[in-house]
Amino acid sequence: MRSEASVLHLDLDAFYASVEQRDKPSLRGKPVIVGGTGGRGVVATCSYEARVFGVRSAMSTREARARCPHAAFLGGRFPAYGEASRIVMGLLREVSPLVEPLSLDEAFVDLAAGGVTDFSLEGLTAFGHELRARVAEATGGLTASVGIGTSKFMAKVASDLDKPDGLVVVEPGREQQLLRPMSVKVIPGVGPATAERLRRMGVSTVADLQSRGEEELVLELGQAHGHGLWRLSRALDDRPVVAEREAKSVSVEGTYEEDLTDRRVMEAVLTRQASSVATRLLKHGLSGRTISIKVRLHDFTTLSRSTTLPSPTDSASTIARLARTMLGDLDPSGGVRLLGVGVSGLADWVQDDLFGSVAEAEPEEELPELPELPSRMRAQWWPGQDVVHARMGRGWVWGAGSGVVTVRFETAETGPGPVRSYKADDPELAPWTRPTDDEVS
DNA sequence: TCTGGGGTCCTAGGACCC
DNA sequence: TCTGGGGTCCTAGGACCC
Repeated sequence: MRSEASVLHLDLDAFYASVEQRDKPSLRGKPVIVGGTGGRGVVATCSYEARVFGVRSAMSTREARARCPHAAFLGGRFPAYGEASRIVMGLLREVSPLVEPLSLDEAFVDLAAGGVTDFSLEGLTAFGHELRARVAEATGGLTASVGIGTSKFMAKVASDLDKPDGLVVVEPGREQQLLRPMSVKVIPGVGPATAERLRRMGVSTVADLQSRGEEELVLELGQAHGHGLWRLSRALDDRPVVAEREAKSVSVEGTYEEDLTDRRVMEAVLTRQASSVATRLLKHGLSGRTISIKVRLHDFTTLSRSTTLPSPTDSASTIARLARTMLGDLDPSGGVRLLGVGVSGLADWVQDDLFGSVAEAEPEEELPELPELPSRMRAQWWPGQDVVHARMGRGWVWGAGSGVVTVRFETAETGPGPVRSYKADDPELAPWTRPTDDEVS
């Protein structure tokens, strides 16, 4: 908690639905519901006109149709949302370099790290109004709710107080007074399960929570959660605004209109999902050691299985093979409504100056010289993939890209090593050969 | 015919090592 | 021959967030 209200939270109102209304005037003033439109879809966002009928985010589309049959039901145009989001995040970065996006429509901004110097109530209020006006102008009329406070927690609570199209500044020292009468559900991390446990303890407001000792909360809710709630109930929040957070996992999942019962179909689904995960890993220059599958049965019980490899992969075929093998451990014969594939334990490997995770763990390790490598290795172009796998001795080299081949050298002895990029027509790559059939498995 | 998709973080238990 | 902790890694599941 800071002595000045220098953390800002901005939240675009009913974001997806507002973009639709902006782009299609006939939808303005009408209930608009964006989300899954199939039999098992849920509402992602709905316009305020739809909320009047009791439609809410995460409600099943079936129920939303029952409550508001005359609404426009839309599947969503994510490129348009992404573009609007980029514009807004760009505006925020003009305010301060420390911008932490939470999703397409939400971000924290550290005002103290930027150009703002007047943290008086009047100064911040004027600043907030101006920022909202800039957002509306730059996005063709999208409105945002803004909260400003002494911490992330307070800024977020504040932005929720006057939605939509609102601005609330919580002055330093007024946090307790504001929070005490509120439901414990305002605290991030208190969802339905925690709220119910707290209710059984006789805790429903923040003031109730403040009356409980830290030990009691830790005993009831676990170390991290209990300690965290004890602090947040007192508005104690030191979490910094963090601009660049690295991805920790990449996953793809899908819920099917009808339960899958044929194992061969499930394997085909996993294979396709593995490809899609691999494509995204490649696009972002990532690879990961842990491959997971997620299986949701007809009765909604959710199972997961994972396997950790000795070194990271971005290979669609490797991910797919492991995913199918893990499915073999499970009994999905009663029907499966959801299947998913994910990769975690990610390591960067595209930037020239980066080393792999194993090398990072043991920085002293001597790594082989790269320039002489190409003449000594053989490359494998995996069928249908813009990916190169090359083998050298007992080691492996990965590469990928369009027009550029990026290679990471690794041997069993040294682990992941340095990375180098070549143009696809670089003569250094000439010695590489296409794989023979027995090398592609 | 209730209940998406993409994530993050935490916990608990077991293996394994010192 | 029996009894330790501590630390790390891995797996499975669950809560939560937008």
